[in-house]
Amino acid sequence: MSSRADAAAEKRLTILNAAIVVFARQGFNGGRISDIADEAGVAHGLVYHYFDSKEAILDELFSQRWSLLLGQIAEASRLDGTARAKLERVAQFIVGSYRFDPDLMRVIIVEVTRAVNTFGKTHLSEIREAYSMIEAIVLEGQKSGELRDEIEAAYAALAFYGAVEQVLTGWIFDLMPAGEDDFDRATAFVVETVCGGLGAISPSHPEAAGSA
Amino acid sequence: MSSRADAAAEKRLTILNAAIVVFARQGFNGGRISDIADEAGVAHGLVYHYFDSKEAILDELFSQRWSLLLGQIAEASRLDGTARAKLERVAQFIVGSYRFDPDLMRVIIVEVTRAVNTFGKTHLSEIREAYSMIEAIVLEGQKSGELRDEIEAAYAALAFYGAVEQVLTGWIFDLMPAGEDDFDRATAFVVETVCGGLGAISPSHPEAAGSA
Amino acid sequence: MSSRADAAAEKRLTILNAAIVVFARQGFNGGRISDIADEAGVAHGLVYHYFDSKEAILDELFSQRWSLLLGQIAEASRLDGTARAKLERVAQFIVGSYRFDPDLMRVIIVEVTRAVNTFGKTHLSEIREAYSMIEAIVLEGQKSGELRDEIEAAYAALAFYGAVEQVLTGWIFDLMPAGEDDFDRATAFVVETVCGGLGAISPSHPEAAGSA
Amino acid sequence: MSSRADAAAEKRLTILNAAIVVFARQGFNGGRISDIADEAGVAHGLVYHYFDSKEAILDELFSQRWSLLLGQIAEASRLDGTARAKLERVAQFIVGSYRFDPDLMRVIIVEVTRAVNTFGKTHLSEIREAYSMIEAIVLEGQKSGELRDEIEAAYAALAFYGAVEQVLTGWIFDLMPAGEDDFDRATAFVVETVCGGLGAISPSHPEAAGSA
DNA sequence: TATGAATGAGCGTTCATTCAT
DNA sequence: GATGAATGAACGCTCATTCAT
Repeated sequence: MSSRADAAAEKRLTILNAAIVVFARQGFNGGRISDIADEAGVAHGLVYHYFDSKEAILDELFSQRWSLLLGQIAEASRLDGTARAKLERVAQFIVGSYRFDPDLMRVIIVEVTRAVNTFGKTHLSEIREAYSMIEAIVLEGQKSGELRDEIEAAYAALAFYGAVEQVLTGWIFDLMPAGEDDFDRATAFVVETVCGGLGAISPSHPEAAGSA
Repeated sequence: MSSRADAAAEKRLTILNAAIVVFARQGFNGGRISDIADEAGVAHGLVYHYFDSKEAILDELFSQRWSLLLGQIAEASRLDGTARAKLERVAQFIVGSYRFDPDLMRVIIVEVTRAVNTFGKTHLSEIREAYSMIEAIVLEGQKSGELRDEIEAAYAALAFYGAVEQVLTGWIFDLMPAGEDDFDRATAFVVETVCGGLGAISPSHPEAAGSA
Repeated sequence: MSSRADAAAEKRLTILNAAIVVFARQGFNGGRISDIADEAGVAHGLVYHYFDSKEAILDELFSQRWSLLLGQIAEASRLDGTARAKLERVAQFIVGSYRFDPDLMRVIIVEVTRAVNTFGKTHLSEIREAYSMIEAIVLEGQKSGELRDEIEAAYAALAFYGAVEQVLTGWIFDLMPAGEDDFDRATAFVVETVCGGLGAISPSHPEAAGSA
Repeated sequence: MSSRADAAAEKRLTILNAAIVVFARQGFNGGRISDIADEAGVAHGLVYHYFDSKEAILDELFSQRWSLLLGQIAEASRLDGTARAKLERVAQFIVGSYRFDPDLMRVIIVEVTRAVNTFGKTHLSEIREAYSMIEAIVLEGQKSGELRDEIEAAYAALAFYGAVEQVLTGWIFDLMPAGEDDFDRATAFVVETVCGGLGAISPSHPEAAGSA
């Protein structure tokens, strides 16, 4: 019955996955529809049977994954624990996404979240929502007294997300080892950096410098 | 005599500046040579008199600015002060670069430092050098006891750079206000976040939670 | 038993009628097989079960209707009346065809009788036959003395057919009102124009000018 | 000085003329940009240096020629002579256009004035203007008493234009000989048909039948 | 230097047609 | 009969680059 529909859905997925591979390897601009078709083992016309355009493929790739991220941040927000625990959870999900499918996260980071002239513009509201939710976590932490409120939450959110994404970028650029062990360590380091700080003394308390 | 050479150099600069505007506005892929020529007010054939290719323009744009950054990080490293002061100086330069020429920094960040499939690959060693120098600053701070050494310096460097770049991204995406006042505040916030931490208690010291 | 054959024939007709709608609305080139299938409410693969190709559909549409026209002209030729009566009958049939199914006549006129590079070429002999039969009517009228024989019959036939078709074109282009009343009036006008003339004095009889 | 501009304008013309040949031979849809480029002896990219699109070429081809026609009809309208003389002049110009450049007129007639779904729609106002001006000639003839006013001028105009265009169609379809002699004869026949009539007696005056 | 005409590789997209089910 | 997934030839258009002047 639904076997035909199933087969179709599966073929769609095959193409989507092929697109991930191709976009990760060649970028969105450098990846041709025919490359995707080749990677998927189908005629290139079929790509247009399932998708409206090359752009639509990337849009779907991004939106699917990003909505998971938004869901996870929302879930983290509802946690009972500390703000730090919530942020840690968010970082874990992002890093976990990379561990689970590095090519997809690579595509999302390289082609969307940083592509202000193209897809970043298209998905700005979705991207903004993630920042806002992280900001909300920070704000709540500040209200509860767990976090210092000298730092404006919006900037804290940017710094946090930027730090995490940069670690992924380090992996993507092959600047950092990306073995199984490294994922958790990296997550812990980044969270500790942003939450605990590197430990440097603020210039407003210069007397403390060097005495650490 | 040199007036001819000067005129030529000036025309070269005009084209370079036009390229900044065009690449910032339309991206590298979306910006045509003829757009650059139009923006510069010259025939588009002339662009090829001064530059070998479209890529060469971006290469030069990046390398010029990035070498300044490397110089500044090196200078910051040689400073007498704390690691934090050095990092602050680095952040100030990066933010200052954006303040001074937002379009150029936008191009560098969007089209190079995050473009793993294209220019990021080409300029990997230059990018890596910046991270390494920041890492060296952190390492030295750890050796001197100013910074905690639980956090691996390479990750700390990534986090620091990522946090700073993300603030710029916030401006680029128009997610954050970018008035004159905001630049210094943002710099202070980010440095304080990474160096001083948001203040969250590490789970390894749960007893401290809530007592902040 | 024949109910199955009937159902099939009916489906064929459905598709044919859908094709009329689609070709009328979008033209032959702009009308896709899938548009026809959508309009007919069937899967587009089914179209190829009933027809060999997109061209074959138009061919059939044209030939069916055109053979009716040829039959009517033949019948008009065999009439006892005047040449004018015969021509009037032909004009009435053509206009009646439009009144009866404007979309079909639109397709025939726009996509076939005027499409010298495509279907006009294919159906040239059928088209030519219509002209010939009209020419024969004129010739006979000339022989009987009813019509002036200064005008070569072949040109008269072209002029007659062209005048009638142009009125249809006026309706098709929405240049002229096409209410129920207009059909008969238009027919009468055109026939009167071609047969009776606008009344203008021939330059070979200039003395008559203005005295009409 | 202007030699470069002249050369460019000439090349533009070469392409325009090549397009006439190609569109006449293969139709607008069947004529590829590369065919035009081949015919013109240039690289196909150059076509886009001079024209925005394939459509733009046909638009220009049509508008240029059609504006000449409109000018001629206007001039004919201002003539001192009879309505018949004016119409004759119009017919002469149309036929002359064909004689002068049969391919161009073929393209205009086949691809524009009869192409309701495509270019006819685009140029409707220009086409309508021609009909209106012819209608005006007829109206004036009716007012002056030269022409019978039983026939609504708008229909008379359609009939006249349709008759003329159909003669061209006869040549285009190779249904009629198109030797040098034929052009003037055809013009005279058509004008005589529409103005003088085929001579058939109106059924409202049946007593006259057969007495011609 | 400077112009802009000229080139042509390259690619996204369309859609008639086929065919397995 | 009926479906719609699958194919692939075809084509319009773009644009970096070259080059004659």
